[in-house]
Amino acid sequence: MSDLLERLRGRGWRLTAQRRVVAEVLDGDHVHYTADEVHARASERLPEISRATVYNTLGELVLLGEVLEVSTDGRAKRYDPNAHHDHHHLVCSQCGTIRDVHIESDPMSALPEPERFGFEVSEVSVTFRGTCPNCARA
Amino acid sequence: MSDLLERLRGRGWRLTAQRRVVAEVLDGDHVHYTADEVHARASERLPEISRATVYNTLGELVLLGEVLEVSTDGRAKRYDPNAHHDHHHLVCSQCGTIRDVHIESDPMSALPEPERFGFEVSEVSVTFRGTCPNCARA
DNA sequence: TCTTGACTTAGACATTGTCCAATGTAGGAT
DNA sequence: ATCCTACATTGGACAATGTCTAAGTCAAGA
Repeated sequence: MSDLLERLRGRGWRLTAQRRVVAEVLDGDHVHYTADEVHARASERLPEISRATVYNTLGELVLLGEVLEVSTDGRAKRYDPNAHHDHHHLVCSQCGTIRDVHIESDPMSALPEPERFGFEVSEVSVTFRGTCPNCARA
Repeated sequence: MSDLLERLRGRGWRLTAQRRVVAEVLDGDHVHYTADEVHARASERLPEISRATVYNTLGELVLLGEVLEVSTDGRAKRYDPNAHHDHHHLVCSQCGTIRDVHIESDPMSALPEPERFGFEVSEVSVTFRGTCPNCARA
């Protein structure tokens, strides 16, 4: 993620303090924040940043393919900076935290032609649900 | 779905006009309405039914395992009455409609033990995304 | 350094969902 | 058949998440 800003600048992105802090917040291992969590953390470094800017920036990062949008539960969407590695998600049904996981087979090939109903299928995501060790203890 | 009401009565459900129309709306092939769509359709038969009741009833049907809650896009959740058959979903990225699909392999077995991170994994859902024939034409 | 179009802001608004106190009613008891 | 009462429904306030707009600000090229 460190060279993300360079890559984006190369694509004509205007580099602002706000965008920088949003990118910095997303940087990290296994981070899956909601938009408001990103806003809260960005505000620690740049107190006057507005919610609208965070939403805008996240939306742009998704469009640019740098970040994945994950909506697992009908609550707030979460943003996954690990967009360049093929992976899926393991979600705790109780607390909502997400882990990236890697699976052994290619799920796309599991959908036979007659089950595609004329769709142009372009993407597949596998979501495992369960209870995380933390919630299991409680 | 026709005997749904009987099954629920057997579980101590009090049978009201409101619950009946909600169940009737959900009855059908490949129906995946949002809560407000269910409310709109239920209102045609029972004009004074309230939104709260529709939400309550849908929530109960989910708890009872008669209906599946599907949240594919961070927009409104959709309700899938096909809960008794193992299936997955094919979603149109543009218009949001959902088809039930059946796949060839068991995705649960594709997640190796070390990738479970101590979770008690209980459920897996596979979501295919693409463009439906209708939207492709436009 | 100047200029300009892109970016940011605050807050109104929209959508989806939840909660609560007051009222109504299904179905067992009599 | 009627009554009782616990459970269900209602409407509207509220909450959470996300979108939009008009006005002000600023990054970066000339």
